[in-house]
Amino acid sequence: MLPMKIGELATRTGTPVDTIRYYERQGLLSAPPRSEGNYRLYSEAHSERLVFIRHARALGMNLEEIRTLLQLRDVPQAHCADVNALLDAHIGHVAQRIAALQALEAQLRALRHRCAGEGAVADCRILESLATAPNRPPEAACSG
Amino acid sequence: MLPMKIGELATRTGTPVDTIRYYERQGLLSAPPRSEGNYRLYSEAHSERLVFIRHARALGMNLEEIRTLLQLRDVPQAHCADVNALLDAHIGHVAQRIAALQALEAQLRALRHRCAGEGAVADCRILESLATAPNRPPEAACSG
DNA sequence: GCAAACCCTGGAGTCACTCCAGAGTCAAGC
DNA sequence: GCTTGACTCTGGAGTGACTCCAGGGTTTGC
Repeated sequence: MLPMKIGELATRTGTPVDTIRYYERQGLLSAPPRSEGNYRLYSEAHSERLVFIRHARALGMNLEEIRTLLQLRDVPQAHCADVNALLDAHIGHVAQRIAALQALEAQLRALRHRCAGEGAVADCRILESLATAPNRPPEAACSG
Repeated sequence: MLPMKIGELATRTGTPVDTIRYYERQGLLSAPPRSEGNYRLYSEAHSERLVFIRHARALGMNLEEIRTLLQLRDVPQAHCADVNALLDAHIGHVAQRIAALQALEAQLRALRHRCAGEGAVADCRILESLATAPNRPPEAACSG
């Protein structure tokens, strides 16, 4: 397989060119050899590594987590349990984030309930709630 | 009520001093009058407005949304429906985010399922999955 | 031989803060 | 009056993960 320029790697992996160069600066992708004209020349190995990074990103991992995974991958005798631990921690973060957002949604819906949307904002219970204590029990609909 | 310095406003509202100055730079809080020694002197009105901002932030709104809410609040004849529209849009975003994260969690758990964590990473099905196509059906547990 | 498409580097912008340095101000204690 | 320490000021840089841009060089197709 002939080496490819950054544009081809970009279209193949669905990754913006700028992002590929960014990953190189961040040390996630090694700097590839250059052509005579100073163009980056990527191999299949680079492409595979980039696909790995993009999949992990799509699963919401940050670059630090991905860096760790890549390091584990580069040491074949490393233990699978380390990969699992990282994944478990990440799943935990996602689950926490979901719980927090669900609580938020409930609060927002309760707030939304305070106003039927027919009056002027001067009497709006929503703005009133925000200006004082949050989570007050609803008393009446909006003035209008 | 006597005007207060930034430190008191900070402790009263639970907002870091830096953040208060940041909101002023962003135009969410108006620049208060200054003392002879060039200290900011805040009134109750400032405090109330800051509480409003912090509550809205706690509900996940970004500063642009809050700016809009504050503008609505400052025009008493504005219509309540505008506030509701903003809130509904925000609730929609939060609900979307929750759905996306739940899909992500399912994917992560499926991936996690591919490995029992006993082998070496050289044979790890998790790393393998990440390096090729995502969401492949599980075939076997981790090598070990 | 030339235009278009591609590539290079370095730097700035995003969001909502957060931290810092270096300087000025103020109140309390001696 | 002097010192100490807490507080405040400004301006600037850093965060994460890109994204966009200017101003140049290279390659490709016609």
